[in-house]
This record gives sequence, C-alpha cells and structure tokens, in this order.
Amino acid sequence: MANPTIKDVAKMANVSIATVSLVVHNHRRISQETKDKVLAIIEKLNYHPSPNARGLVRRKSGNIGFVLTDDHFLRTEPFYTHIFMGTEFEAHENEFYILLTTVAAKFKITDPLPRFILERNVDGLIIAGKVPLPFINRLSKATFPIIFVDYSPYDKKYSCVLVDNIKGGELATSHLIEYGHKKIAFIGGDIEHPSIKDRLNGYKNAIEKSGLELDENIIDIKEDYPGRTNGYNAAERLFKKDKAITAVFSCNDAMAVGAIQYMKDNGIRIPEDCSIIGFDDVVSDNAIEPALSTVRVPKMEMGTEAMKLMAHMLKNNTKENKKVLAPVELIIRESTRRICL
Amino acid sequence: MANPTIKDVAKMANVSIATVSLVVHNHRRISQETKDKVLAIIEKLNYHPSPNARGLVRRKSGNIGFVLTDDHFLRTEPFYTHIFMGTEFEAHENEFYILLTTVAAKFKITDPLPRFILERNVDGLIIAGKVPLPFINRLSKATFPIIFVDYSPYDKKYSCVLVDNIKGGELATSHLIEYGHKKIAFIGGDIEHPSIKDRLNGYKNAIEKSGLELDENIIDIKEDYPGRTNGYNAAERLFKKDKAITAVFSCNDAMAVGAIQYMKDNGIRIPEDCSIIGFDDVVSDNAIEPALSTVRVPKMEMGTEAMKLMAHMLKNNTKENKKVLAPVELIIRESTRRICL
DNA sequence: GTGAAAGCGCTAACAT
DNA sequence: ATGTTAGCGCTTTCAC
Repeated sequence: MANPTIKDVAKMANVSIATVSLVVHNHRRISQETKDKVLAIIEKLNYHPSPNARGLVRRKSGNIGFVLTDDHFLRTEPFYTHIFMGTEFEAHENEFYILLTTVAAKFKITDPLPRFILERNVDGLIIAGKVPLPFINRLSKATFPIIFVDYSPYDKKYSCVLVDNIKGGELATSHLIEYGHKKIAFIGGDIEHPSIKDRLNGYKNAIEKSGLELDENIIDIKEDYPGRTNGYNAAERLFKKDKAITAVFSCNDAMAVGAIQYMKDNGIRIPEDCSIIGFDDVVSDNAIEPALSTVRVPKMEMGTEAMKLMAHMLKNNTKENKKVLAPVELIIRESTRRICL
Repeated sequence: MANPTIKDVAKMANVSIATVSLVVHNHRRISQETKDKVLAIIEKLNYHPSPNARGLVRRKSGNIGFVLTDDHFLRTEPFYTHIFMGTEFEAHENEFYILLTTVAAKFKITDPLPRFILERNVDGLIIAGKVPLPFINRLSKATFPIIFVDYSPYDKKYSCVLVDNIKGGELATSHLIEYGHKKIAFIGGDIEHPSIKDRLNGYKNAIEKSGLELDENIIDIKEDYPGRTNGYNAAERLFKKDKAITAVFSCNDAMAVGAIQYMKDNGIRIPEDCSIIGFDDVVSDNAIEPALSTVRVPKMEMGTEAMKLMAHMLKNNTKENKKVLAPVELIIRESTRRICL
C-alpha cells in the first residue's frame, strides 16, 4: 500500500480509528492486547501519521524555524553550522522539523519576514547569532516562543543560550599569565558585540586579579569585524607599536589566524617569540601551524540546549524566560608556551 | 484576529469560501470586482492559507528534503552551504519549504531514514554531494523525485546538476600551459570520486592537446581525501621527487591551501618559483597569500538549478531524467604567473 | 476499554 | 460567476 492511513490500520486490526490513534499516543486506557495487535499492524503497514492531518487538528505545525544571517551561514568557520546540527539533532529527538532560513544581514524594517512566519508554519523560532534589530523588532508581536542562541538583544524578553564569554576570557588570559607572560595583548573586532565585549571583560578581570597593570595600549579593538584580515591588521598595529608583547589573546580564532599570518610574515616565531590563544575552537586540526590554543565553545551542545528549551516551552505551554550559559573549556595546543627568561 | 481562516475572509467579504479559494489561486472565472474585494480583505486580515490544511487535501507536503552528509555540512569550505542557499532561495520562489537533514557519512543499510521520508513529509528530495551508497539504495522504492547535486551515482536513474569538471580541469591546465609551464603537477585525493576523476581527465586532455608529454610521476593521487593536510603531504612527496615542477594544478582549493603551506615552509616562492591553481573558489579573499587562482564553481546557481528542476518536475508531474552541467570559470589571481626564463 | 462522530482549514467537483 | 458540499487524515469528546 502506497500511503497507509489510520483507516487502513483500523480496518486491518478490526478496531476503530480512535483506538488506533490512542495506541499511537500510548494512551493507558487501551488493553495490552489491542495495543499489541494494533502496533503489529502499524509496523507491518509501515504506518506513520500524516504530519499535515495531525497539524491541522492540533493547530500546530510541528516545525521550528531556525534563523541566522546569510553571512553567518556562509562563514568559513563552521560555527553556526555546528549549532544548527545540534538543534537539528535535538529536534529529531522531540519529533520536530527544522525550517532553516537566512535573513539579510542588512534586513530593513520593510523587508518581508520569512514565509514560515507569515504562514504560521512554525511553532517556535530559534535565532542564532547576531541578527539585525529591525528583524527582531518585526517579531515583537509574534505569539510563538523565540529563543536566541549566541546572541541576546533584549534579554529581559526572550530566552537565550549564551556562551560564558567572561569566563572564557578569564581562562585564556589566566593561562597566559600562569605561563609567565606580562605583556599580554588583546585583539578584537566589532567590540559592540556583547560576546566580544565580554571576552575583553574577562581579559580585564584576569589581568586585574593577577596584579598586572592593564595597558590600554596593547588592547586593539579598532576593527569592525573579527575576521582574518582584520586580525592581520590588528597584529600589525600592535607589533609596530610595541615590540615587547610576548602573548596575544585574540577574541576569536579567525582573528588569531590572521594575527599568526602577520607574525609569520614578520619573523615572529610562535610560540618561541610570542604565544597566541584564540576563542571558539573552530580551526580544524592541522589547518594552522602551530596548532592554535583556544577556548572551546560547545557549539553543538548550544544548539541542542536551545531546542530542548524550545521543546520544553512548547510541551508545557509556558512562556518562561530562561537564560542558559554554555560552559567553556581551555584547550592548550602548541601556540602558547611558558615564557623563557 | 489571531489566525484568520478562509471562513473569516469569506464572511467579511460576503462570499463563499470557495470564492476565496478561487481568488487565492487567481482563477480566471472570478470577476475582477469580487477578486479586488476579496483581495482587499485578505490583505487587511493578513490571511495566509494554512499549509497543513492545503497539504492535507492536495496530498502534498509542500516540503522538499535537502540531504547531505554530516561531514560535508561541517566542512570548513562553505561549498555545500552555498548550494543550500541557492536551493533555499529558489524554493522560496516556488513556495516550497526546505527540510535540511544530514546523514552519517558512514550510513549503514540498517540505519533509519530521515524522518521526513518515513512520514512522507517531503514531495521531493535534493541530495547534495557524495552520500553513502547504502543510503541511496534505501531510496530506490521512493515514489517522489530525487535530484542529485554535485554527485550522481546512478546517472541513468536520477536527474542531476553537475559541475563541468572536465572543462574546468582543461581550463586550469591550459591556463598554466599558456603561461609557459611545461612541468605541471596534479594533486588530488579520493580519486574515485567522479568529480575528482574528471578534473584529472581535464588535466590530461589539456596536456595531450598541447603536445606536452603526460608525466605520471608528477600526478599525485594517493590521498584518500582532498583536504588541506593531504594537500600538504601530496606537495611534499611531489617536490621531494621532482624539483623541476613549476606549476601545480590542485583538484580543489583545500588541497591547494595545504600545498601552498608546504611550499611556504620550504622556501618555494609562489608564484615566482612555482605557480598553483585550485578548483571550487571557496577560499575567501585575503585568507590565503598570495590570492589563489582557481576554477570557479557556481555553487549557488547549482542549488537554484536543482530546485528549478524539482519544481518543474513536481508541477508537471513528470519523472524526466535530466542532467544539467553547471558552467565553470577560470579565475586568475596571484598564485599563477607567466614563467620567466 | 472501545467506537461514533464532529471538526481542524482547505480544495475541487458539482450545482446553480 | 459564485455557492454547496464532500472529504483529505487525524485528534478528541462523548456515548456505550
């Protein structure tokens, strides 16, 4: 049979369709006997309830929208793809489908919303990464839950899953301090981004806690975007200004890779002359020489966490406002080493 | 009104729901007058037909499945994400939703299929990149159209959108020959992959057509995967064997990046001592020094092309078997130069 | 413990 | 040119 329906199952099992439905939902007021019988037929017929029919009566789509900007999605570092994979995995566990759509990074207030929002074809929305404020504002009258991952514009209003950026910044910086470094530079871009700002705050915390003096001259946050090229540029400005730097904490791996390029091009050996540590852990093994020390961000887990939250809200019909902090982890590879006097 | 239905529109417009439906479908046997009236109400109410209800009666989900392997999706080079974006864009144009799911690269014949296939929640399937044969074989009794992008295992059976790899290989190699190079090496990995094999075939064609002698010694196709590290290894073997190589054609950009790394590490200047050209055009600007010459693959366009094909097949209910070849383009940047004697 | 029946929002065949 | 109606496959209330 091409597409068995609940009727086919009922007929073959000599029960009513209501009974089949109850069995499918594992309702307790069904005798074990009928349950077994029906289940066997279901298996035999390879019956699966129609999502459309089910959605129609439940007034639920069974879909979750996943939104990020086009340039985040197309980024070289597979950061958001990992988050998506986590979400997709957990959606599967909870029997949801994911509808992935990108919005323009320069979304204007008059731009059309994703179709699945207009058609109410999603029960909830997961938004990954920084998205344009005009887009978020257009969502203000949405009636479904919205969860932010790795970004939170109005954290009083929405649930979110964030990286513990402050802790990460502290970990990275403390690691360098522990290794005996005194002149530890920070390079960052898009400093208004809450994540970047927090990584810098972590850096500052660690410096202060250690008794070292905070030197604004070796904090370079001029670039507007934390990418490779800008990492190169930041390193260039830094080393031209101050030759005594022995360690660099880069706000992310991408900028770190750029900075490493600058150092290599200018005879600064890593880690002999200068240590460097990144953030995110998105540089695949062997891609960079030496292997980059970094702060690992649990990308997949953040995706699953967001979806778990979503499933919970949907199942309990609650509109709670939860904020979960994903733990970070220091990963020491070859680009950082104990200073030798 | 929270969720206006066709009834709400009908009531407010003083027409039957059938009329509303006809207007929505722009049926011609509706007078302009009623049409305008109904359309105005639709606009005012912000009415959108329910995908579930529509799908139920049409016996169509309105969804297209997009499948690729997990490791392709998580790859550093945003190759498949571009293809996906193209598909998603075109799906939007044709009012389809895309359900993206990954399958394990080592999918076993007993593994469960993606849920949307079991639940018949897709009207068609787009498969991007090489996927495990066991997976494809499990699909053999599928009743919906399947289209392959950038891979085609049984090209007699399914429609596909492929890169013109032979042409690309010829373009790259001819470019080097035109620049006066005589010793042009080829590096590749996973040589059984049809795309890689064709790129090598293009290389051979160009060499032969030019009258140069084909030298198997400078063709390195030992690696099993065309990634960076393997590009490094291949270059190492090649240059240790033959110092006279003046140009390298890498089967893709990833291996080219690895090869460049080897050359840099060993004092081989690019392009002064050796030219190198890649394939795919996935290395973002400035990411690599010098900028990599390559063969551009129209990734987005391939995605849109696949979706166009799909929409066509679905709308005309045809099961045709079409093969479209996406055109490639030579991109000359800084890593290739005319040989100086 | 099980069945009958209403109805979710829509399309399409048929009636007018 | 427009309306009436059956039914898509399912969930759920209410009878039995």
